Amino acid sequence: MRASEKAYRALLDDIVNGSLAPGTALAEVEQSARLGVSRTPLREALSQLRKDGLIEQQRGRGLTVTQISLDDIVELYELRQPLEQQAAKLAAQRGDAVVFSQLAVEFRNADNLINSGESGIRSYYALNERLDRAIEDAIDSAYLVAALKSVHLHLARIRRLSRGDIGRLKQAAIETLVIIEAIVDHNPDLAASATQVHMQQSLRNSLEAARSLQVTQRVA
Amino acid sequence: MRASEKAYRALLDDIVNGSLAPGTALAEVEQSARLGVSRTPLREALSQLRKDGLIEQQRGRGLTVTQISLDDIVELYELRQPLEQQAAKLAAQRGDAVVFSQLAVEFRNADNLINSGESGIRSYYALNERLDRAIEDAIDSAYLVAALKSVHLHLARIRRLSRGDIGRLKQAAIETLVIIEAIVDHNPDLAASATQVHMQQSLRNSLEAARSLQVTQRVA
DNA sequence: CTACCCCTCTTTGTATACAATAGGGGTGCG
DNA sequence: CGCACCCCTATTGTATACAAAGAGGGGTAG
Repeated sequence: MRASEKAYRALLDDIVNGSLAPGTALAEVEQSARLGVSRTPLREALSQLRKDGLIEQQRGRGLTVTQISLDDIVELYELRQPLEQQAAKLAAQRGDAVVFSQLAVEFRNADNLINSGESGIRSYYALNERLDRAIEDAIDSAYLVAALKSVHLHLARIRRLSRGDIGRLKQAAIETLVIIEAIVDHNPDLAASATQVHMQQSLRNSLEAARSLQVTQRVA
Repeated sequence: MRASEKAYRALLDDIVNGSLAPGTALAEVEQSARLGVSRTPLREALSQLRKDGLIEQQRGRGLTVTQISLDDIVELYELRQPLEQQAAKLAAQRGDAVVFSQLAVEFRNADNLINSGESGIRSYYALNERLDRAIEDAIDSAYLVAALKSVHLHLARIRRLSRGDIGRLKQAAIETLVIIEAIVDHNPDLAASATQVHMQQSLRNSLEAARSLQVTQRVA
């Protein structure tokens, strides 16, 4: 693997999973030493991350990991909502019913998964990722897929905040199942509406989780 | 200005205005010589452009300027449509009526502008850009704005195809005016519907323009 | 005592040299 | 005669050396 790609993936991972906390300054020499690559590929990785909106030039302090404020979450959903809605709509028009039927079966079993501890929850997250993949596959629209991926990147950071909210996970699974069934039925309008519902609930939940975290610490 | 930024802007401009035609291979040494920067900042520029989707790694030929097929245009609008709709909706909710009233006045005069030759058409394009800026300003949502900017970048390339279609420009001005008036009236639903109409018409027109060009040459 | 300026040191930005890899062409063998 | 393999070359990827810009600290002057 190219050193620049290695550095990019490593930094991306560190930022998304939080080991590089928001506000952390990223000095080039320090990071290139840590990741075992020279400054040239590291700088390429940093420039990519800046385009992704995960780091930003902070006046005076060089590059820092971007903060996530409550406003940011709202703004992210102002983009996410129309994108997911469009994606669901197109998936309902073009998706393979067999593929989504299978996913529906798995989502009907989500409760059991969520109840079976840490590993089950990981499986549930993996299932969600497979759904996202299936939707991206179905819509077959490069620009939309790229935009969605970018949103999901930022979303992954936010999700850390509400980790472990079992009740919300179960509710989300039910909401998602409605969307999937609409896709199976090739019903774009229903898919869009169900997505809107899901987005509304997710946003509300994310905000609550972030707010309660903010009491004890910086929002993240 | 930093050399990397200079290179980025120069290449961006060359790609958007077509002097670097789709399919053109971009060798690093060649381009760095042409732009008067060393390979290091040039590579940074190239990596940005790749993230923008304007160039891509072509198996065997290195980096090349991306093609724009008819399918690409359709796919771009599958992203553009929901984004512009959301933007119009939010602008209608949050926009400053005074700002958009002024823009409405100018758009009511668009016909005259479009009729007054090349310079008038340039003014009309500039007016459209001011509208985009006003909308971005009004929605005040970083993620959505970033996504919109990316779409507009690709759109600028496509617009070259339909350059000079006076009739379409006039029709587009009328459609746009409806959107602006909805924003002034703080009517999000109407703004969204008017945007959908505008998108539909724009897509149809772009496809026609691209198709007719395709008869004589590669689509672009 | 405070405020401003200059110097230095750190950090980023750029150039160049070096390494590795992938393609094309030529030659040799089947 | 055709195919395949190997070598050479062109081009990309990486490291390092060098330049410039900026921030922090210390000193001096008001």
